[in-house]
Amino acid sequence: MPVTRELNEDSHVMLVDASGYIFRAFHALPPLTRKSDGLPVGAVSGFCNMLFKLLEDTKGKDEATHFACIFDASSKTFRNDLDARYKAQRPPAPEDLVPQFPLVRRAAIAFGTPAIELENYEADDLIAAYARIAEEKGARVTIISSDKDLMQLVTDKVSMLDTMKDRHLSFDAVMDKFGVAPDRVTHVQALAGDSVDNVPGVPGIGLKTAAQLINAFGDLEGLLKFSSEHAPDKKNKPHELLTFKRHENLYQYADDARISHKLVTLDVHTPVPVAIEEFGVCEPKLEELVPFLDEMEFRTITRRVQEKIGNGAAPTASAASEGGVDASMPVAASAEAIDASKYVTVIAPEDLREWMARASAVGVIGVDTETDGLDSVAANLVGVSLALGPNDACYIPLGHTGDGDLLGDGRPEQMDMKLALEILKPMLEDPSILKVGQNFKYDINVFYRAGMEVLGAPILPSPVDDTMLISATLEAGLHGHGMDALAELHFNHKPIAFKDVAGTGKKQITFDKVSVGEATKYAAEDADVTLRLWALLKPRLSAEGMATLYETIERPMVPVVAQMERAGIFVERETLSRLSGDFAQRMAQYEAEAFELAGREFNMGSPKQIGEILFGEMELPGGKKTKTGAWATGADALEDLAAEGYEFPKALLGWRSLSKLKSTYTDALGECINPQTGRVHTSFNLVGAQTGRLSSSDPNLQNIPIRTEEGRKIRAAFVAQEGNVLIAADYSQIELRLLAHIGNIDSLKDAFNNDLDIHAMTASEMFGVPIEGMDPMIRRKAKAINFGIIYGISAFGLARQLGIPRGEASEYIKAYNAKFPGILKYMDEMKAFAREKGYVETAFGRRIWMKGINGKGPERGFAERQAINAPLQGSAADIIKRAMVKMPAALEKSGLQAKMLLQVHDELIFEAPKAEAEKTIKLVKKIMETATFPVMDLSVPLLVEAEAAHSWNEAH
DNA sequence: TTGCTCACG
DNA sequence: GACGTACGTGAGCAAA
Repeated sequence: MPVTRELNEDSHVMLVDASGYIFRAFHALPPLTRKSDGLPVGAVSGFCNMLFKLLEDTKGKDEATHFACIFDASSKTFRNDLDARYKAQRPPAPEDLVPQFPLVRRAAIAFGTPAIELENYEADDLIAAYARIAEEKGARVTIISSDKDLMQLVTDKVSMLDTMKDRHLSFDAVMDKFGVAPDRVTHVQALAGDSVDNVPGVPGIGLKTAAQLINAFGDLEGLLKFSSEHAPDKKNKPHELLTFKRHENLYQYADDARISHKLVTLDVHTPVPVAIEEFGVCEPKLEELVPFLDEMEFRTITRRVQEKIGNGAAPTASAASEGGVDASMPVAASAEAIDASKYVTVIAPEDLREWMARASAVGVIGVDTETDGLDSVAANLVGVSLALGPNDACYIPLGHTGDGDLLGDGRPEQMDMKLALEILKPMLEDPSILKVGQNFKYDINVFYRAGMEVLGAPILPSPVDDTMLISATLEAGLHGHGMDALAELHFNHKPIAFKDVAGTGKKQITFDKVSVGEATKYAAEDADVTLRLWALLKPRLSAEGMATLYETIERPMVPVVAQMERAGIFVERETLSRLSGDFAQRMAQYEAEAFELAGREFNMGSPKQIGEILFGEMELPGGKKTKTGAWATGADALEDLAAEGYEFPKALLGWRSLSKLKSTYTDALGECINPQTGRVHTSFNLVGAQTGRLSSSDPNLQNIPIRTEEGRKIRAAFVAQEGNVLIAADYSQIELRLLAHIGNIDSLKDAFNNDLDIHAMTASEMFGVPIEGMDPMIRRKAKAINFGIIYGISAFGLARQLGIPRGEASEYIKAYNAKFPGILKYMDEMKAFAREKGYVETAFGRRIWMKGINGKGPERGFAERQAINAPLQGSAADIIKRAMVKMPAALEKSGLQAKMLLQVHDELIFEAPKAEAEKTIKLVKKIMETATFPVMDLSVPLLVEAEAAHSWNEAH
């Protein structure tokens, strides 16, 4: 603990700009994570080293008598009230830095130095106030910082020290940098402005000019006064430094300059929360310092601290063991076995508050919710589990309705939901506590709704990390990313299965009926495993070069897609049931016809029975078997037979298409309408496809019919609500465009750059026919080939697709490769890349791992085609994801109400007020077409076609 | 649970 | 010369 010590001429006060230091250290020092769990601690380590050095190295000469670390208390200060622009564009702190803020405060205290902060003021203001107080008492002051904003405080008594460059900054250094004495620095800054902090300044005036002007006019007011008393004049400059443009700007932006001056001037009259006399330096206490350093696993510092200060103090466990091993070792999973007996059930509010306090100290927490269903928009919160370290996990039952220690009303003992959420909400929304979940999108929506229902306001967890997403970013294609798969893979541990606590089949119960004891073991384990996975996987992102993809594309998708799921889309129930009736009637007709032709009744939906009738009883020609030996009765087989003139397969085909539409869409979709919102809320799986595409389920809204007349009627049931329109915006030919770009194929690039019909162009090149008046059949062939290319073409596949002999298909491919040699090169390159690395890459660095690329036989062929297709499909996925991530902010900035509802791989669906339709289309097109910027410039344009209409059918 | 079939990009 | 064969999904049904 610091001691009380009066100040006099012999005192030396050291004030550490701790907040400034943290940011600088974070970026300047190599990233460092705690070995046991991967907690990022680089800035904390740097801070500890600096403190230790300052306190030790100055001993004897220039020793500090008073010492304090000064922090920013909050991001909002009185300056924000002066000017809304101030620091407004500042990005949020990096995720890896966020958990370190509270740790650095603890570090300061552990070293026995006061950690000072004041709400509504920046650290700089407190430093200014303390420096002034010290100076008045005749003491010397050293400010530990390199921040130019503090240079205004420099006097003959006050200097600055940049510990990272080990450089003292005195009067002369300030003169060098600003060209004026320290007491005029703010005047120069007021004119020059500061783009980093969004201090406006005066346009056209930089540091150099500002210094000249201030030196010439003495101070800012003198300059502004002169400028306002003389009108800007092109011919007769009132002063040699006042060029016309400069003068005009000074004239026009005088107010900005004055506000800027207030913004950059530190408030030396800031009320100080602790008297400076309380900053008296004392020797750090080992019993406080070492446990902290130990907890951080800073072995080198711990050892040095003990050598310098300790002298005989008992070494601690970790410091005593392998000396010299530091926390910069590769992060390994905690060796501690998963032990469900360590988990606790939290019932008392004060216990939960204790967990919140610990979460704040640790900075990272594993979070998982339990609900009574699988639909995150409809499910009710049943409990929350938290984890702060290996086996250090708890479960908070909130909505259990049966079993357990029964209360009088039949419910088990548990915390009041409202009270619990009131305690949890600040932690979940605390920007300095990182929430780690597995598929956290689900939990976000559960918390959102629970907040709305119970507290009357949503709970919006932030910041969040998602272990499922991290795993998919690292190892797409190698394995699944569900918690059970990951736990087994990385920890060789099978978590308690849901069916073990809830049962299965008809006897399955919802989670609210599970006993609290069982629930604790199951739920706390999930949070525990999640946090362990995070500790293991998160550091690998940067180690393996995948951090950018994760941070800029994958992670930001979580809140965006969560919002889309909450929004849902309106579907007309009446339209669906009318179609159901219509389809049922016509199916009955087909059925009767089929029975008649078969001469008996059978199950129209049974491929087995159909096979028997077709090829057994009717003895139709050309029957083929599937790989399991059953008769193939798929659409292509039936179509072949129908083409030969047989009526029976025609009836089957007619029945099948209607049956599909009815069972999968018109019947099922109505059941999916949420009674509360009246809309259908799909679930988007962020790791659904290995290529980076999303998938959609419960219900799948990415496969709503469009290709047939009948199918489109279903699409017509997806409509905008009163006063709104649906907007469908889709990328035109995005994968072919990417092929042109990635494969660097000139003729394709030219075609896209000149906005040609790409399939007609292909046909023209291949078959030597003019584009004008082309036979549609020829164009169709070329189209099939173009698609075939994207899929890793084979003569067999193309032959089947086009219904032509294999020899002919083979000729086409030959002709294609002769005309577009670049494509063959691209395909060979992708195969070679995949063979060498085991994966292929998309335009934005996503990796898709290939199994079997170095194997033999069909497996290898499969992997090769995948290697050709995945970079194209995956790059398209990257691009639309980038557009989606940018979209909400872009809409808001334009003041548009539109909500993004659905994504269908190359298409985005929005709902917007009718009056804003045109503006929205314009913006959406722009964001989608420029989605690769500023990271990448494609050599072909991206074209987006967008339309607004009442229904999805009309809009597409 | 598996395989077949078929809806989408 | 034979092997399979266009890439990526999800859902409903039958059959085991």
